[in-house]
Amino acid sequence: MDAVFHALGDATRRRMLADLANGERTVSQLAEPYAMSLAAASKHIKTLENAGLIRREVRGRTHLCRLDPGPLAQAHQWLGFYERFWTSRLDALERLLREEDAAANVTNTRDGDPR
Amino acid sequence: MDAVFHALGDATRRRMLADLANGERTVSQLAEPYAMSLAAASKHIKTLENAGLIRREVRGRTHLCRLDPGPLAQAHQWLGFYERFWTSRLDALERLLREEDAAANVTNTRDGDPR
DNA sequence: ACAATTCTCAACCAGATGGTTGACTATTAT
DNA sequence: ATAATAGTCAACCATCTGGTTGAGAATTGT
Repeated sequence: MDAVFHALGDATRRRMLADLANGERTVSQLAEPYAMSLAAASKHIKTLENAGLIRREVRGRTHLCRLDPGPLAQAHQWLGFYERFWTSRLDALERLLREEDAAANVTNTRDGDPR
Repeated sequence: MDAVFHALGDATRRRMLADLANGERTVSQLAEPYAMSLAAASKHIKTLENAGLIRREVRGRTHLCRLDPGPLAQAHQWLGFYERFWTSRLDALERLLREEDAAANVTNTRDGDPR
């Protein structure tokens, strides 16, 4: 999870993923849009690969990359936990109540502290 | 977006967010579970704040932190773009077709290259 | 056989990151 | 007034990050 979010925390790598959403790409194809050396782009690709976000198929001298959506799904699910904080008015009410609770607790004891 | 994903790419900060999902917390309360100095935890909190993930209300000498779900929603939405890659069988079929397309294109011209 | 293409690797560099400690400000309690 | 509490700030340090260049490996084209 660390590796996934870290990989996503770079615009270049996010654009590479977006590119891969349109189909397989070789390393050079992925690198082409960027004003950096091939070696630098290759490092980005390796970062994505280490995070499990892409898989690589070596075909002769070219490396074909494809998206692996698994970790993206995990990250999406992780963020989904917080969905209740931004969605409905009903949740806004719940949040309000919960926060009043929390405020009451904060002035006395921490949540979960033994009495 | 860079800042958001970067902030999420650290387990300590993710745990702090999870803590804040249960209600407001002061800086010391957020820092308490971790084996690091208060100053170090304070830096993490500032990182979260700079990413817009939390807001801070200074109340006397204590700083009360609350979750701001906005950026989380954005990140969730960004990931949602890739939902079709991991969800239904129907999408799996679409993906297959799209990838055959892509494969055909790759052997000839890049997507979007002028003819 | 030779040359060109694709890509990785290693060494190097500047700057960011995550941690420390010590000093400091501001508020609250005695 | 003094002391304790909550928190930041600045300096410092080791390590990671994102880029470079140069060399080399592996495959493909002539």
